[in-house]
Amino acid sequence: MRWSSLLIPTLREDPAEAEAVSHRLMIRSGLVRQLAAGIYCYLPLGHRILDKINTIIREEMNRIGGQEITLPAIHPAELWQQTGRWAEIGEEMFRLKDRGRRDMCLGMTHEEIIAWLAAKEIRSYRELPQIWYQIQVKFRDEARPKSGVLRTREFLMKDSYSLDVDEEGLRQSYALHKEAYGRIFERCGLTFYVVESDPGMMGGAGSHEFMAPSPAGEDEVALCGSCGYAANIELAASRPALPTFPSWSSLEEIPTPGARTIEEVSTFLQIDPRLTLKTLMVMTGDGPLLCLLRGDQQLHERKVQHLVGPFRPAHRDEVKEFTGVEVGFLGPLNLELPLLADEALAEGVYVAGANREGTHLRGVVPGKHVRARYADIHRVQAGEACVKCGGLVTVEPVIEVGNIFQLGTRYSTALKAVYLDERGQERPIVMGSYGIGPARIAAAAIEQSHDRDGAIWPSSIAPFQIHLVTVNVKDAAMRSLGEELYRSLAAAHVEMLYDDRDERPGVKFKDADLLGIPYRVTVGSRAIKDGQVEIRNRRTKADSMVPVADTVPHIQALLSRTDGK
RNA sequence: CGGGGCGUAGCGCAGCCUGGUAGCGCACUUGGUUCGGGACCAAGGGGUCGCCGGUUCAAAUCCGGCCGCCCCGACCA
Repeated sequence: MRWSSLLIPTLREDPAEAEAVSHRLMIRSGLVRQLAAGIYCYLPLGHRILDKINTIIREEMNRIGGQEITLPAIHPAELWQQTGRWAEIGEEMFRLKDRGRRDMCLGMTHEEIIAWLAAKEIRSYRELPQIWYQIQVKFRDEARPKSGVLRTREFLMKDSYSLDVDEEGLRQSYALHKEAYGRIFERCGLTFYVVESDPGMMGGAGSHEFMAPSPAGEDEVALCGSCGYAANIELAASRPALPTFPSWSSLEEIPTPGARTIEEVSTFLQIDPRLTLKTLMVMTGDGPLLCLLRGDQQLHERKVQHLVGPFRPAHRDEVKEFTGVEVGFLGPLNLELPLLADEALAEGVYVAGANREGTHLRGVVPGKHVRARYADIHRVQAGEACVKCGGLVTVEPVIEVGNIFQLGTRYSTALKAVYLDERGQERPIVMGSYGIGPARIAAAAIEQSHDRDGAIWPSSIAPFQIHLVTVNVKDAAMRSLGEELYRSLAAAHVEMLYDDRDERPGVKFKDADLLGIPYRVTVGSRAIKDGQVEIRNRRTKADSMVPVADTVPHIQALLSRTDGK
């Protein structure tokens, strides 16, 4: 296609509002434009990229027996009320009323609709299993949209749902999706991890996430280099290495004037922060709770929430009210409050707050002095030991590009999606749900593959394969040679962007680097003089000169070699 | 929702503190020169200074309210 007739509004300068690399480059290379916070237009080039990604997704979904459907974006409230999510979900759901004052919402996901459809259409075990998928816009009124298309309020999502007769069937459908997802991200040219994830409010048994490592990612995963253990930080477990414990044999009060934070206390006492114990007060539904952690560890709020339900950190004056102590000198001894201790504290001897201003207590042995419930409530930090094999754990920021959930029967039961088994018994359909964010794949691809000049697209999802550039269209010979190449490449079905604009060469080359199409074919003075065109690899920046007459077969060979990657 | 920043031409910014003529670079239009890494010369077009109100003879500038966008945090199916 000719650049001169396309909308490709490249920008010379970085847009002020864009921070993340993918955000900056997607705007600069004319892929997207922002309409409002978290709401984006996809321009022709961005659209082509999404199209490429969606085609790969379709091929792999169809391959595991998925059937593409299209579901409504506007849902009646009743369905969501029946599964309880109408009330469960807060402001993140876009809600509206129709002219009859009926409550409606914009779909954030489609479990309810699928279960409704299954309830209507599935009667017998003979009709199962099924895999239904769609590539559709979803709406979530995110509290904080960010990083360009990485976190938006309206976004394209491939969501599929499996319907099975039992848990065993679900496991098979789940395994099929896991494989299909691996192939999809592989084909899109992404580096990714498959990690254990927290099923969260989806409910259900098991779940995994597909994570593309990138500094722009909002999630973190813990990875073990030895055994391959990989989990979202939201549920990852680790064993912190134990320090060498001193022989503090008895409890001893020591003055620590003004030393409130772990850093201040350990500096003041000249000890390893790992020999301190910190006491954090949180307010649960049942009142105050003290959480005990080793000084160098961080409280993992989600783990605590799993154990005690919703809670919030206590305010300064609440700590004073319930303990009579100033924040900074709180400790686990001699308080009539429930205690939740991190399991790392089961061993060792520590310095803890003495519940008296300006004083700490040395020689606290939690196992002996403290009656607490022990659990894993710390956040995994890099360098700790893997719970499976003892290997070293690393922590990395990642972009979540896909997730798979074993839902079970929550939605089918609520919406009466049932079938009759071989014995004529009515049973709930067992469901799974599986999502992929195509825009996140695009953004992750840029995050993982770019240089200072622009994007470097994997050819499988590049908007075009070849970027044909005529250096000077005012030069008649050059122009006609460019046109001739354009025609013959087009006739050979090479997917190509032809920069036929009347621009100076520098502008065209900068734009070509910015767009990041895998190969640039340049028709310049050398093509006229020596009959050679230049083919440049965007990634390696290596040039090769090819006789004009050989250009088409040469390019065809080049593209077939990189096909599918 | 808490904290911070920003809103002036299509884009990037200055002007605001200390009130009085709205400015620069890029982009755009026309003419000319130039043509392998974001050219040059000349002449142009384009802005209710986010919105509403207040103070003042006079507001982009000072004051109040609101809206929008970005970043950090909280939240996140």
